[in-house]
Amino acid sequence: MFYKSLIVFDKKIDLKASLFSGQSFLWIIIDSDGQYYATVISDTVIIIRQLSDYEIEVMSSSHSINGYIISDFMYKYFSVDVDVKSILSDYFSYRYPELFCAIQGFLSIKVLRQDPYETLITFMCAQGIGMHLIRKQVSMITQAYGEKKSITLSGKEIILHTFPTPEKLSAVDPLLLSTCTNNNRIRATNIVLAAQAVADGKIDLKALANPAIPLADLRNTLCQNRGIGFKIADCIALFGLGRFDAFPIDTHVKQYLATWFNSTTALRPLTPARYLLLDAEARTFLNPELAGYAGHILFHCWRKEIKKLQSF
DNA sequence: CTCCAGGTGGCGA
DNA sequence: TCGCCACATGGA
Repeated sequence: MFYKSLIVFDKKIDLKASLFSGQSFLWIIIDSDGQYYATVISDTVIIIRQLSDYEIEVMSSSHSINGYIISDFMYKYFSVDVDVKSILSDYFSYRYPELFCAIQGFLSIKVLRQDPYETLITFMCAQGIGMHLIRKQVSMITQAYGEKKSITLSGKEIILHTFPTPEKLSAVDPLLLSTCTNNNRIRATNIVLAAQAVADGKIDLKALANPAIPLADLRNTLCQNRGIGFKIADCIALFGLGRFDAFPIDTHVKQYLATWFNSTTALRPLTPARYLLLDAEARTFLNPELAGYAGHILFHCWRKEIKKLQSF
């Protein structure tokens, strides 16, 4: 039933941290040891396990995804092509030696190249609430409106759900959907509108994936939609459109910019104007081409080492 | 009980 | 433009 393959990377990856750090809520832990993770990508069920720092084992219900063979897809999905060493320049290690030391343990986290549409919807669920509730919302949306997939591993049956298509979500009554969005009707309405826009082609994610589009233009285009501000737009760009230059600024990033980089701007309330100011500030000490990738590393170092948060 | 969590949009000054 | 508030829930 499953196609099994061993995938060897030339760059170290931390599977669990990567899968659960990049807003990739559709990955779930399916065994008590926390070794196997499962999801559905484009109708293909994926089960994955880390064998070593450089190897993963993949079991999939199809030998390919979107025309790519599994190993090629995974290589791209985990952005193994990105050289993490180039993310933080020599200047950075010289300027912030203690911080550079602290983030060493987080360099094996990968920013995934996830599906743009799924990223768009899931990040619309992430507004001013905890990670636990965000995951819950996405999980409920897939269970209520996604396609059911059943798999068997070691004799145990596991139920997974695909992410509902734009067409499916756009036809849902917002009041009904709000039971999946923390009872927030505004958010539910915005999600339905966004799904409609994707279905109609008003949001053309294929076109927006063009890397030649300036980041500011991309952000402004995404912000035309209700429920998407600068932060969510940057998240869609970073995690869904492979724009590693996009630097989302949330409450945690704001905190570490103030503490680690002495930004006085970050001490004040985050208005749109200050968002852009902080964005520009960050690019003075991070490689602008990979600012978002670096930000993701710093983000998780801040949460784990300073805030002592358990969940990814 | 209060505060905060991967924010956004409406409002008045 | 800026500050304040509603939106909503749950964990610390």
